[in-house]
Amino acid sequence: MKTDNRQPTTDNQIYFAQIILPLNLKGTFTYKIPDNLVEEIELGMRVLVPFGGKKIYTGIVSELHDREPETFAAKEIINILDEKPILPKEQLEFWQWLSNYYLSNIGEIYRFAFPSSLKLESETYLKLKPNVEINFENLDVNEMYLIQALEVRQMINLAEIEAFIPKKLIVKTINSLIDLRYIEVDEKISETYKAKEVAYLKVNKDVLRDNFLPEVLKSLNNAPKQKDLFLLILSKQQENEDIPVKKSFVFEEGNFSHSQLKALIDKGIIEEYLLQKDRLKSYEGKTEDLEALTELQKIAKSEIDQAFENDKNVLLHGVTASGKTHLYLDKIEDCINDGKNVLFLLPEISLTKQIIQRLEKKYGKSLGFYHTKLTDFERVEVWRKIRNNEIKVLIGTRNALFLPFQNLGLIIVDEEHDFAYRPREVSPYFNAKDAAQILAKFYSANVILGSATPSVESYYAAKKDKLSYVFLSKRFGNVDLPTVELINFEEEQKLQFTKGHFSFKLIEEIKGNLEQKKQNIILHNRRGYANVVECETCGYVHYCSNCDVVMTYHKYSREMKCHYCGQKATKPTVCPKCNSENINERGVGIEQIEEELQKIFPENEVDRMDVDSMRKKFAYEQLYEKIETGEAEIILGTQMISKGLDFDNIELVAIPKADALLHVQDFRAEERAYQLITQVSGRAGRVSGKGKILIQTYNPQHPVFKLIQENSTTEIYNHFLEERKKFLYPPFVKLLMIELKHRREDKTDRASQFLGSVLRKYLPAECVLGPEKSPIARIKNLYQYQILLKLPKGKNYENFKSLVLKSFEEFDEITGYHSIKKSVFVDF
DNA sequence: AGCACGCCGACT
DNA sequence: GTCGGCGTGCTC
Repeated sequence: MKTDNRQPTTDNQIYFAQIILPLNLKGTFTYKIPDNLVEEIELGMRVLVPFGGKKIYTGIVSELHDREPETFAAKEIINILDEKPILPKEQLEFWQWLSNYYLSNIGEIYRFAFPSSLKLESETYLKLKPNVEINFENLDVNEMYLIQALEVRQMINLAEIEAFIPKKLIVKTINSLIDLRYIEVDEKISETYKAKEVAYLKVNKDVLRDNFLPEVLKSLNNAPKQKDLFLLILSKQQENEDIPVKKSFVFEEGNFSHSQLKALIDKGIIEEYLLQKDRLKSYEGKTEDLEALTELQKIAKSEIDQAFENDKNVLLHGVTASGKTHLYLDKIEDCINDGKNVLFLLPEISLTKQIIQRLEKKYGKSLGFYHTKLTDFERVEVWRKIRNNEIKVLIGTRNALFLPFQNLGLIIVDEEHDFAYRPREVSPYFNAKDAAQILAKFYSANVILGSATPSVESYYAAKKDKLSYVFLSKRFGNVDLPTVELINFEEEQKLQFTKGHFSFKLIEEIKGNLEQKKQNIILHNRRGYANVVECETCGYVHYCSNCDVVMTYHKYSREMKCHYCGQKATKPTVCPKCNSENINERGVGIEQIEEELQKIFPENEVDRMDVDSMRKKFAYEQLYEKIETGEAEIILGTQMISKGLDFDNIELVAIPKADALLHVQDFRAEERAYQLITQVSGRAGRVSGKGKILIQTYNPQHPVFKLIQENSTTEIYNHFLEERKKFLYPPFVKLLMIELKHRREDKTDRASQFLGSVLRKYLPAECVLGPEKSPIARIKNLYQYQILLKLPKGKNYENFKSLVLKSFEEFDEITGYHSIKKSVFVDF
């Protein structure tokens, strides 16, 4: 990799490097490589560079060349921070691809990809070079100050230097002192984290030798507590010689004090020692082997193997409880036996206990986790382990794609349809499911996308033979899939066979299920109690002051909440506008359904599972426990409930207000509704095969409900695909959404009109939709407008995309619009 | 993104 | 009269 485009060092060639900086700026930056670093520098290494007057950043080398820039003078790299490249070339290529495809700056990707302690800025430390003779006569005032400061304190960081050197001169001063070989950047920059140490105890070897033990015990006779403590440690130690005794153990186990332990240590009977302990909890129990695959799974496996042989990625479509996990485990095992490593992606780490438990039992310490809930130090530790090839299977969320994998052989994307793979609110915007396939290409690794309800895009790709389609149509152990029944709520209402939002029929079914000691799941995907609080007299509606949305009433916490900015308010008892007391609540939230259920089933345990009720620490674990023990009889939840709850005793799933799932204005609303209903249904009758799904609706003729009832997978996907084709949506076009935000509405409006007109200048009229106000016209006091681009797929797409970029350049020329936040969502 | 510079309003 | 609001320009 090194010196590939370089001449022998005989001529006085100057070399340059393109550096990725952790800034949301276009492109990379050119720096001069000082002679003494020319031999060391390689792609993917971290370097320290000055940037703009007073900042120093940790950048990544993305290119080495000898083209001197003509329009500016390149500054010099201060130092190299790694002995070996920290970023594998596959990752560098991956970053470049993401930046290109998703039109995001590579610096933003760098920021997202690296734990922050690997890209320190002003925490950088300087020190004097050992044994240098300093000639003070040639130093200027600032250089003198810095040297003097370093003579007093060995190390100083940049932030501290600001106190005595003008900001503008910091970098200049440091550079000249480095050139004079007086000071250097401390290499410890990358070592700011320390491996956590854990204290352990052991009995002094001499005590155990010969027949010393009785004597020791005797010496402790008038210190009974110490004697007990000693015996506890001794017995624990002898229980299993291989497991060291943690210091914390003695305080958890018995009622001992630190002074008692200290006495034993002082007497030399017990020794305390420290061991470096991974911050990450790794499984310490025994590892287990897998059960054999069933016949159906074996067939699926051979199909997967076949696909891999043809270098094709797999879409594993397996109905709920078909044993996809089992197949994953099998393929993971194959990959490891091949000497390669595995990345297992999950939409969210928290809701997937089961897979983690199974993998832990199998792989013990060579299993790693990576997700957003880790602290920065924990992330760095996983980072190092991956780099050192100590982890064979990494389970993680989308940000795990950026780890410096060695020898990656397989990526599994579980629940590939899940929207958590492409959150809209975090930048850079990318779809982890698609990105995983690209990353795999750079590593020549295989990919399995798995789901019971594949995304329409993946299904289509499989149909077009871009993915290899493997279908597990039967549940594990040939257990029946749940039956689906539609309840026509309008009819029931006419007959007055309803109570609140429940038909008598639904109530009877739940009752019957409860009598058989079976558990019930109720899905209602709307938070709070009432969606709208309204004055009957004057029509006043309570809006959020920061956003263009109605505030939701939460009865449980007795407040009004804005679900977009989090603002809270008290519920008005009289109308603030006309003083009428006639305040009405409209729109049914989950709390209202909960209230009704408790009234209908006063004897039974009803538990609610939504963002609001799960906010407390361990709330999820507690509920999980309650369901496992059977204490929870009716579990009511928002979409949260569709994930991870694999229990044997749930037989009924009811969706009292199913129409609400379709009343979302989004071309994916139907797909989402289908996925949600099917996923929740999958919780029912996983063992007994007697699961029953009840969907209450005003539209029993709606194709989505009909097709779910008929359980005809092919037809439902055909239905989706027809609709998408008819109205020109993905997968038939490439969708690109541009969003403009600003706190002044007129400005946002004008800017988006202008951008729209520029886009129309370059693109065919039918490709540009809008601009128009976003569905929520204002969030957190920012007005939002959007432009939707429907671009043709295939060869022309790249041309169109370059025209979009051209339009952006033209837009950026208007300085007045620079304060407008522009976000681009490719594959929206 | 972050920072400096420069130009206008409401205040010690 | 000054502090500080943010619009504008620049960073290898």
